[in-house]
Amino acid sequence: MESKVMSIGVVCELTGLTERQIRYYEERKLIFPERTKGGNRRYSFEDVKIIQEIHQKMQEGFNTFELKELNKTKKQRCTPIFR
Amino acid sequence: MESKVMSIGVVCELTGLTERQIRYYEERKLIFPERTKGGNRRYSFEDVKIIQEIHQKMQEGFNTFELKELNKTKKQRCTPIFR
DNA sequence: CGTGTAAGGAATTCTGACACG
DNA sequence: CGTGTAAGGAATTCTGACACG
Repeated sequence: MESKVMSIGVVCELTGLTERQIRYYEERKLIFPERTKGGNRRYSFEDVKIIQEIHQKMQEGFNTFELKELNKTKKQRCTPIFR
Repeated sequence: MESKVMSIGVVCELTGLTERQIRYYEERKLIFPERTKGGNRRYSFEDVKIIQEIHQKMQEGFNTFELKELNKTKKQRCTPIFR
């Protein structure tokens, strides 16, 4: 399920993180929730998974900038094959 | 996914129904959303599916009482084998 | 850098009731 | 019976800022 259906409160429950942490990951461009017409965030289960991975990596010592770099190289690993 | 994560607003979007209709199905004991500590309803994707089936049946002429009966017989069809 | 918090406001949801039919 | 609606309140979420370090 990739549909963005969860409010931030539900994501907090599922991940055990605070709203502050989850919004910060978004500020650092690590996650991209949708918005309702009123401006409320909506997350998917995929987002929840990513958030947990981010938190895991940060506990291992990575900072948000490094995690963004990791995402880039992850994407690159998939494309060079065709070059 | 059976986890109850969606607010009623999201369910409205997914089903095209109104909050009034969805709450009424609950009043008639056809769906059973969870509640947050604050009292807000939380629905699962399974609930959404059931809601759509209910609406479908009602457009075919069934009323909520009959739909409740249908659910009973549906459950009964699965158990008599062991009697 | 990553997170906590108090502040004020806005979006969302809740219940019980009246209405129509 | 099934649904619309206005009413008032409560829960939820939002942003921008200050703080610590």
